[in-house]
Amino acid sequence: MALPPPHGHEGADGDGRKQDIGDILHQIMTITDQSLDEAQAKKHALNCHRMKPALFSVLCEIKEKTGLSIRGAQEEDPPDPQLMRLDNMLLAEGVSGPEKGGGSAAAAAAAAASGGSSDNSIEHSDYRAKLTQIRQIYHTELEKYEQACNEFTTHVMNLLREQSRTRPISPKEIERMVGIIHRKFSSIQMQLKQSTCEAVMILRSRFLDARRKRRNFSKQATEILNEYFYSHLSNPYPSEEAKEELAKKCSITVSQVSNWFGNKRIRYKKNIGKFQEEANLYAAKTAVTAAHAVAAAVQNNQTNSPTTPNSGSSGSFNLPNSGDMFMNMQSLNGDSYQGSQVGANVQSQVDTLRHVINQTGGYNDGLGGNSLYSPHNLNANGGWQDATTPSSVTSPTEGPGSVHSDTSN
DNA sequence: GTCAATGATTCCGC
DNA sequence: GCGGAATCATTGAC
Repeated sequence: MALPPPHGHEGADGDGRKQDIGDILHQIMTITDQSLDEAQAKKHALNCHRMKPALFSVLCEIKEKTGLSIRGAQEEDPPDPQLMRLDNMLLAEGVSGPEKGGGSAAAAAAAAASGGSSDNSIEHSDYRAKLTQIRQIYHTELEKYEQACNEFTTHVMNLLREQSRTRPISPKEIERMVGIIHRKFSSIQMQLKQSTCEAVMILRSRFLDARRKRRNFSKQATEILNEYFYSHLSNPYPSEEAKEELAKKCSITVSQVSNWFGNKRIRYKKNIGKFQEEANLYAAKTAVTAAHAVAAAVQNNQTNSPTTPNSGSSGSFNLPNSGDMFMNMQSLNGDSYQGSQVGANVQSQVDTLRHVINQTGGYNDGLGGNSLYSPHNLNANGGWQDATTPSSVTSPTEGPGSVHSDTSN
């Protein structure tokens, strides 16, 4: 072992120094074999030994050299790409970083993807609540880890400082040890981040799956859609505006309306007989509504001016018995529909309505197969009648004579 | 658990 | 892009 000349002892006798170092080393080697009291006394004696600083320095240097060769490659690790990904994800999801509404952005994005229906608000708040929970857990755990890391580091540093009095531990080594501890704790942190990311992913997938789940429309929504369908049976293709209005009324999206009509058309066509009862039901309902509306219109007509055309709601399907309703009712009466006569005598229409209502009498009064809606709306080839057929004439509420093109596809 | 109903998705033709 | 048709997947009644 090539020992450099100890500081402050240059020029001292070489044999004497060797003897001193030999003594110290011997004492260090035998110190563990002695009793605690003896060891303490020896430790004290060693600390006070005049050669101690020199030997300590040398041993530190040797240790440093051997340590560097082993650990050198491990120092200054580049930032872990996986950790960076996790950090970025947590930041994007609003888990880490500043509080930004508990992932409201993610929820909003999901809402947009789902068509922007407001009925998702419950799910959104649920999602936000769960994300906030994850965020809280993450931060609590992170704090715990940091606190534990600091406590452990302090403890180890104190321990090393204490030990540095008796064994060669340089400040650099203490620093390195602190680095090791931090790395260990950051690997634990990475696990925490990974788990948090997984939790967020599961939450997201569940949220998205929930949106994909089929939910039956409300009874009211189905009623509205059915009313429209059966009152436009000759051409059940709602225009974009009508779809939007239906969507609004039913609290569903336009695409859901489209889906519903697509399914309905197919299923109706496939099994008209099965839907006959339903058709009659809605026919009766709409007929009653129409009767009320027309009666009101007549009253209005009489009180105002006998020549004033009845102008009801404009283009709205609020009163569903438009178009087909009249066509069917009139065909039931044996009357042929004349578009030019629409604006004729309102009272006669009321009479017709009353007649039909009486005739159907709740659509189950022994008329047997009689139906307000008959399959004749379908073409021989299975297609629906052209939208330009008289069936698309507007409802009485739109005012006699006005022509309403339901949906011309 | 079964089954019909029903909303959603996918494929295809126009 | 829209609609028809087939199909999937879920719901709700039994």
